[in-house]
Amino acid sequence: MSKNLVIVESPAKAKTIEKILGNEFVVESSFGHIRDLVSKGMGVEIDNGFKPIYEVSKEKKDVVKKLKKLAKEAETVWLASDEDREGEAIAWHLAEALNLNPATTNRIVFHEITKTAIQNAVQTPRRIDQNLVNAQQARRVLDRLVGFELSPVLWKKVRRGLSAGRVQSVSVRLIVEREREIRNFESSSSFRVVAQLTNSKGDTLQAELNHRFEKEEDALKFLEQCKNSKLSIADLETKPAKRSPAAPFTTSTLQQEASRKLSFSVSQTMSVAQKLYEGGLITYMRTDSVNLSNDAIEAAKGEISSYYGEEYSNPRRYSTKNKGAQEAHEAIRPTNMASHAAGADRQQKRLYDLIWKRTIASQMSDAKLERTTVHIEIDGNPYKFVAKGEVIQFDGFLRAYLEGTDDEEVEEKNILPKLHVDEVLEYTSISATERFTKHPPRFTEASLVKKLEELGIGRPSTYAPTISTIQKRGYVEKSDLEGELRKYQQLVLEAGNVEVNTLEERTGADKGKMMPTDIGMVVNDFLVEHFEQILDYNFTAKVESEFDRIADGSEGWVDMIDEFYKQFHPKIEDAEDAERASGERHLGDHPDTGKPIFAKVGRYGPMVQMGHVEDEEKPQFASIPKEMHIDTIKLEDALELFKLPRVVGEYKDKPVKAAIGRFGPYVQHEKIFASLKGELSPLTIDLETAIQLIEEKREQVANRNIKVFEDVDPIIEVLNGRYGPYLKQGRRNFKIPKDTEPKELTLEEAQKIISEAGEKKPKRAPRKAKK
DNA sequence: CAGTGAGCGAGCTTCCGCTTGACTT
Repeated sequence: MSKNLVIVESPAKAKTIEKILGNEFVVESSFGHIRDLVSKGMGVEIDNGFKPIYEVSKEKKDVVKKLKKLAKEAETVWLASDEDREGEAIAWHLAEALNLNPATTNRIVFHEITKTAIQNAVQTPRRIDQNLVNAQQARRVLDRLVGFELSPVLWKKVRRGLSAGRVQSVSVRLIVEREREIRNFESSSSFRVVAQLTNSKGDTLQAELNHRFEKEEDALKFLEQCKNSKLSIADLETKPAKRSPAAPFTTSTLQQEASRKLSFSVSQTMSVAQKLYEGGLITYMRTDSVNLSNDAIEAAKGEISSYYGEEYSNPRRYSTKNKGAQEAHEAIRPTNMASHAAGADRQQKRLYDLIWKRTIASQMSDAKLERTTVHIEIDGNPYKFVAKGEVIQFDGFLRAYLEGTDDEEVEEKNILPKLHVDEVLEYTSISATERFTKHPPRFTEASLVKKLEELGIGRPSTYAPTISTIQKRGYVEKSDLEGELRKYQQLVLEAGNVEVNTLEERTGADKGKMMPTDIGMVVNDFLVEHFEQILDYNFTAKVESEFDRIADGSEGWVDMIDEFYKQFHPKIEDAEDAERASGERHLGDHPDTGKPIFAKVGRYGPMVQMGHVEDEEKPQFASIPKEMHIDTIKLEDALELFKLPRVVGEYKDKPVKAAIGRFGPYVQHEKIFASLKGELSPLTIDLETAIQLIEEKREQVANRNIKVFEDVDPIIEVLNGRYGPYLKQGRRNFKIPKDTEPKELTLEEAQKIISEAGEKKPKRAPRKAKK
């Protein structure tokens, strides 16, 4: 039994701190928040001063029980959760749940895990800061009110199971608006002129014309003029320049770099980093701070001096540029700078390498460069060729690490030969190539995180979950666009002759980028129309400044929430009276019958509809396949869709049909349904491919069947599932206990499993709620 | 799961942030 109990948030941190504090202290972890608003219902008594109703979270019951026991036995309890709004709230919830007196309980903080920081903290305990706790309560209650009032409106107006919130809805908006920009983008082309030149000594250099020609004939005219023009150097300028290293990693910059350099997904980066953290190899990976501890700066200095040389060392402190940063932790860095490589597997090793290099580089000298710009005159022509060169005089931090870039086109910077003013140059070739303007890029997971951080939306612990939520809800999908071929012109002047070529390139191809779905767009438009305030990119920033006022005691949290709710809630009521949101678009009328055809999002997803619901003759419906969208589908596509289901052909004397069902496109033969993936469309699939898919599926199904009890009604099947064997009766599935061999299962045992599974009713198919 | 887009109308879905394992139909 120990006199002192210290409670921190993370178990890995607890272990480290326990070692530092010695045997007078027991250090335990709360595993993050232990209490939250009740999970069922609103959890806020709106009519009772917005009183929050908290409960110990289900998965934290055991943790709280254990901490309660230890707290009772200890003489002194030290609440050492993180030094930020959420950490303060965790301390307060702990005090409440463990029956500690908040007025006397010790609250300590350290934002780096070093011996000095921890010992200092224990010397200077304070009390729980109730203002900061209240700021957190305001944040929590606001998010619950927004999320749990908005989402039900969507269930009613769009589709069941949807969700909306302060963070996810703005994330979707960014992606939707970017996609619209891309769709509305009109590409224009111009001719970029590049010359390959030589001087009298035979040295070569490349230069670009300081003008782009809009018309091919002008480019041609220019090249014709160049045939006999003298090229000479008009001026030559050399300027010193420097480059400085990037700050050490935060969660968001780590996610961006790991995406650029290692092709890691945002969530993959976090789980690999978690492993490194648990192995004691790096500091905490969910942080918005670029700060390094004094110990770390010292260690980096020593490491750089001995490994690269003293002239490479330049200790620096960085400060955050992000307004919302709470900086409860250090930047992400190696715990031991002398360890140049670490990690249990290839992924861990690669991520560690990135972290080590970035940290070390941040403490190294600037790179010194020399940039040269040469202007080359064309006799009798107003335009000039420009050549740019860059020479590294001292590599500095570049020796360790260079930050990646999102730009697709990086300006080429070559090394120029020795040149002088008035020197005459000859061309070996001058080419004018048609180049097209590019639409803004789609977001990747990582570039979305970057944007969210800039807007102050979301926190290091939520970037990865947010990306997965908006995909799970079906608002956003990763793209897989093949693009198309485009012709472009290239004119080349060589040896006094101009040749004109038509070349081909692929354009519009995009893989793994974030694209909105039809549902995503419909939901977004509905939310933007009715809840402009919440969907505003600055909403989070605005409420954050209110939270700051609560934290410093100049505003009460209930007043703030009351103010907000007074104007938010009426909008909910307005939206509930609004039309159903479907994104309906009139495509045109049927050429024969004249019936109107619409595209919209229905209960089961995007669809086309022919005729009106009120009409005497009922309307016809058809699902829209993934490759088409409600806001781009054409009338003739829609007419094709009404021809589904389509008989592809005959196989074993039975028809093979193709159609689009509730779960997407499929082909069917007797009782076998095989879904269509990728480029396959029910409109175009051929019999051979369809049969192949059906046979594959038939084999899969056969392999899944272990045993069937046909004597009972309904029959019981023993199947092999993704997670092992299970029982199936009717629409219900039952887990088979681990100690049972599925092949030897008897009917009696199977029935016992089913009856023991309880009286839970099978889930019903969703039914539409009428407005 | 499966070819619809009604209605009967119970009970259900949902937020953001803080932490790790548990363990899936």
